[in-house]
Amino acid sequence: MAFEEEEVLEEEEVREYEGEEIAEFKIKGVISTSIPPSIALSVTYDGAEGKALVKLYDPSTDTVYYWYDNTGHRPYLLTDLPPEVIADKVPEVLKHPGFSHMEVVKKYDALSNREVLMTKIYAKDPLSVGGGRRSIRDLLQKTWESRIKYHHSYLFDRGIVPGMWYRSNGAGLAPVPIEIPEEVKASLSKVFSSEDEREAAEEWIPYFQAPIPHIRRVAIDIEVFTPQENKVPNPKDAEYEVVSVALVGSDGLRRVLVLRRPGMDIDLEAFSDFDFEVLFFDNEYDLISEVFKVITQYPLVVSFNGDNFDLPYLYNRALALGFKREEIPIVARRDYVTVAPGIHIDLYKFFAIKAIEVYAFGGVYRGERGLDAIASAVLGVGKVERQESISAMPLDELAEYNYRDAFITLYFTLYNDELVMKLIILLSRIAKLPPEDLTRSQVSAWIRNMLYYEHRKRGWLIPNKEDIIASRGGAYTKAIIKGKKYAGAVVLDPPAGVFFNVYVLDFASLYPSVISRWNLSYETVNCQEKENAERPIAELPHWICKGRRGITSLLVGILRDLRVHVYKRLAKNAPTPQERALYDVVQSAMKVFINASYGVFGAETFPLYCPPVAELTTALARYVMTSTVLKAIEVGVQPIYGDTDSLFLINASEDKIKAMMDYANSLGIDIDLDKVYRFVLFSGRKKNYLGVTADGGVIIKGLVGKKRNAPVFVKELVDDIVKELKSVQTLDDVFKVRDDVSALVKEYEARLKEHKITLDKVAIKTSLNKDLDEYTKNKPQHVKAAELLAKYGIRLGRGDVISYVKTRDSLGVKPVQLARIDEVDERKYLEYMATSVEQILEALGISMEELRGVMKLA
DNA sequence: ACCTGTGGCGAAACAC
DNA sequence: GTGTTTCGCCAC
Repeated sequence: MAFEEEEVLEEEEVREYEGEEIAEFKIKGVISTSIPPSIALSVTYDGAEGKALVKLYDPSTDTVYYWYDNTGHRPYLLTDLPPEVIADKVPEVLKHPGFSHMEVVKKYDALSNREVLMTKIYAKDPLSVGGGRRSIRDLLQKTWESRIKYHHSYLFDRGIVPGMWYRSNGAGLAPVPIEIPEEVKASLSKVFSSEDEREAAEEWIPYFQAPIPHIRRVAIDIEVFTPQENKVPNPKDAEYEVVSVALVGSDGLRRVLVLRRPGMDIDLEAFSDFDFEVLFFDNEYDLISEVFKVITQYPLVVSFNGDNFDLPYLYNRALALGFKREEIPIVARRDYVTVAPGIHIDLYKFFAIKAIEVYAFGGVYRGERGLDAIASAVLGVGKVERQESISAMPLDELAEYNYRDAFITLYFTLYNDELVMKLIILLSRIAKLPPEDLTRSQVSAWIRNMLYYEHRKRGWLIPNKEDIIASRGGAYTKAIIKGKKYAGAVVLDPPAGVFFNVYVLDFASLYPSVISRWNLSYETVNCQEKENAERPIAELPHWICKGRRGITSLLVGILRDLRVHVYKRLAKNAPTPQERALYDVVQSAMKVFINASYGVFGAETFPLYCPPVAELTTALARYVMTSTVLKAIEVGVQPIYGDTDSLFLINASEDKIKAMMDYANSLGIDIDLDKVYRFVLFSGRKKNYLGVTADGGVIIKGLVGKKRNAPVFVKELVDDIVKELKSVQTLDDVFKVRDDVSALVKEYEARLKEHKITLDKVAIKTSLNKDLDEYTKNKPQHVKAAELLAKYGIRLGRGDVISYVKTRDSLGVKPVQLARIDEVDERKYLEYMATSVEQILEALGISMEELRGVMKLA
């Protein structure tokens, strides 16, 4: 980790580092103090050298450079203990072999809003003295419990931002100036009224405007001999042969390296029409040697699950075959595996990031983890079908299979004009995290790093979590849901029924807007200068500082304003399609940070955890919502439903909507007309409705028949019903459609009763969110089914999806693989159908009993 | 090993 | 039998 002190220099890691990393860098990398304009790919601490190492890439000459930090940075820690006290009370610190020197520095402490004097204790090279700074900290903590108040990065006070452009200027790395388009400059003064905001926004602009170069890259995928089908070889032991390695590069490289094995004939004819080249090797050593040669020629290596399988397997296999460590361009880090001279991105980990899944890909591969499933969902291409095990596959089929996987992996980074790579670079710049770290950490780590960077840039102390809680307090409200920490959003109770001509208003980025508008930040909330503060809302006892702008409020506000008023516009109006596409990536990268900015303050694991901030955010949002509801009634529109930041209105008109917008503006929040529905069906439940828009689009929310775990035949029934509903234009049509819907339901019921249905249509797919033995409080059905499956050697665990059917036996379930259609408990399925259909029927004014009654008569 | 939040629905399991 | 808890999935 580049900028995160706590992440670096754990004792185990120190030992791992010793000696190995540098040797190969010296062979493969271009170590230089003369750097042409290049983008920073990674910033790490090089333990053996005791220096910062920046990997840079110059796309114009296609060269990777290593630049070592020679500016005298040394690991340090900050304490509020004065030097003379340390010397007097803890003299061991001065005698510690890792101790270098100490000095007194002035820092701004946002929590107390004053300058404080801190002692900066420098350590020598941490490796040569066994832990250095870390062991000094332990020493201090042992003697002076919890006196180490504030932690700090030892690498840079002002970091080199990954993804940005630098060149050497004699003294060190200097940023390459970025050209800012006139229209962007001009819009800044319009968007930001205060000087502070405008200045801060100006500093952000280069991160969004700096060019994103094409980074040449290679995707790698390996296939390993497996004596038993379904058993993944352990990369630690690496006991079986690497039989095939596919390397597919963005520069046109399409190569599969195949190992000749006894008993495996090579049918040259079969290889002749492949669109990739195949190289045969007589021994594994040469094959792997060739793989390493290729890896070292690229600034970027991409893989799918390379952290946990491909790269460690290659590394350990190479060791076993007699390679020396310094001949292997693969480096194990504490949390991941990287390469030399470039960097390694594991797309498996990237796609597992929740924020990426939700915001970047709209949830299209939700819950899926495999290459095949994600590729089908995102790219629309799947893997090559495979009948035999890797070990038994004819070599031509093996090569084809292997090639496809590597090709898909590369294609993830290339499709849609390199969307994924551009997104990664932009997210890196915003978070100040190198791509290798960014693609492996969740959004809270991104925001943490971004905020830490902003603190360091300003010379602020980074507060400890305990200090924030101690001075700002905890939550005041009680959550509705048991086990939650504070009250959240309001949800209006909708009436059941069909409503025509429904207008939906939407508060734009409500929570971020609240944070920005009310100056919410851990240091401004419940500050010490109570006389210069005000209580924003009677419901809560919290007060907010008036005299200074909160750092999180400022940042969230700037990002939101830049996104809405600059980059969303550019994404629509920029002159060329390429520019528009790029600006669209920019605005979606910003969205990820903006949307996650509220939640982190309510997360105990977040280092700037501050319950009053989270609680004020939701409380003020509730106020915005409820007062707007009252306003609606006042202007004569009827709010029928609303959830958190949306409001469904009937009897609306343009001037009434305008009045609503004016009101929201007076609160300092933007409100947009999000949708106009031709009609909406409300089942009477919250978070549960079906709407058809003016242009015939269908929007379904929360209906059980639409959920991922609904049996296919229920989904099909709901789809059929929806098709009927689409034709509805008037209230009369509703009555007509009722009969059709009833008929459909009866038809499906009959099909189920007569077993005219296949097993896969009644299968329920549910994911296991824990390993089987972790379900201790109760044993849900899908867990029972998974246990049955385990008896047959199919072991499922966290993240896997189990497919099961409900049966009439005492256990009540069977995995779909073990069940027969005549065992199915049709009663349960009729119930399932009933609840799904009810949510639509009740809106139409029919009850399920009525429908059943009709059926009996018929 | 994992790390953004709370509110809401429905099924089943569990506690009494 | 009823009421409560747990779990998965969803809305925002």
